[in-house]
Amino acid sequence: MMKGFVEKEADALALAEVRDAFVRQWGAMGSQWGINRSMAMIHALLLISPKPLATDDIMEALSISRGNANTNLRDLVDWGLVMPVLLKGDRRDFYTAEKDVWQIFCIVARERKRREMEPAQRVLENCVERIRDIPGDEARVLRDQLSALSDFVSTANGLMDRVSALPHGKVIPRVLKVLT
Amino acid sequence: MMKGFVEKEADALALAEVRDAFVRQWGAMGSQWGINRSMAMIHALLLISPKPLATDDIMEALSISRGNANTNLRDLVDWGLVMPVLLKGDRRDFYTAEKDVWQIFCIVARERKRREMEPAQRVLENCVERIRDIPGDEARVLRDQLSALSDFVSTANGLMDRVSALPHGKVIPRVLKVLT
DNA sequence: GGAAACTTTCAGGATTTTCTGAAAGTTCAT
DNA sequence: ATGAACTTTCAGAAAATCCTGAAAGTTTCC
Repeated sequence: MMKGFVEKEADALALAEVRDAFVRQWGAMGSQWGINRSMAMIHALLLISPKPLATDDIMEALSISRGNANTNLRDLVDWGLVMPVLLKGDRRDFYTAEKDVWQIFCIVARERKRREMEPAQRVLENCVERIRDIPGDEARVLRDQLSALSDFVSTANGLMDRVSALPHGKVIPRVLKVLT
Repeated sequence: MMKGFVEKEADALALAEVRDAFVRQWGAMGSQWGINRSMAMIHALLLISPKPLATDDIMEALSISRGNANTNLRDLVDWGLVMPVLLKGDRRDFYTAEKDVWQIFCIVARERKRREMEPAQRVLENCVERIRDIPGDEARVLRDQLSALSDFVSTANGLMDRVSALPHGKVIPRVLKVLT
């Protein structure tokens, strides 16, 4: 049974609405993630775009400036969440997003580790080092507290490294065992 | 062998410097964590303070205003990272921090899940729901992509819940098994 | 009741982060 | 070498976030 023009149009409209809602809501959420709105929106847009988009497409779809689009695309490419692609017959750069969920997770985890865990580890190790040879009860208490923190962060970092080194399929079954 | 006054003073000074460095650096790091500087500094200060502190102690130690101290203390108490304590013979509120590293981890994880994962899950589920009955190839592709994301986030959320329900000692050994 | 001691709130100021738009920089075909 | 097409940069505008200080609100004790 063929759908008429009107029904097809309605479906296309509903689809566009969902796309749009996803991009906007994902963008709004970016704030909570320490990722700025534009970057999150560009990522969302590329994530659900069936084909690569040029900078101008993105600018238009999201109503953002060229500078903004360019900067955030560069950051996304640096992270590895987005890849530039060359389309034949077009001089412009096109961009496409990594679609595999496990890959995305690993990239985000790696970036967060770099920005959040490693600085913490350095601060803690530096403090533990500086306090090592100071005698007295107060110093000992402080040393113990900072060492506990430091050890925990180190362990967590090592753990994260190993988890993201695992290939996609192996992780879910293994983690399920952990939480018997 | 008794240390002289001069040596003891030097030790005390070095200790104070480490404390101070820790508080300031932890505060600076807070930014990367989506936690504001004052909140991170107050937390750091209480974390290494051997005894509970009053609002005025905190204001003075960190050179911040009363309003700022009060607001951020309230948030820390809401999170459960800091507890108010009543000291006998003093009408003021004193505050002390949760010192157990595993507890701190669980609290932070719970809060991040609430602020970052659960909104994401809601957005995704909402989009998947809205697209469910739209026919066509494009809709199917979008549905598949969003479902993959949605499933991953759900699984991760469930996982996090179970991990933080585990008692301190059990986690490290178990996770070590995961990364054989 | 009322005054002292302490806490909370919040409007406006300060700071940090993000965005824009236009100018400068590239690259490529001719 | 020139110019058209495209990309990058960056100074200043806009927006979001955070902090202050003083006033209003509580609680406690006499």
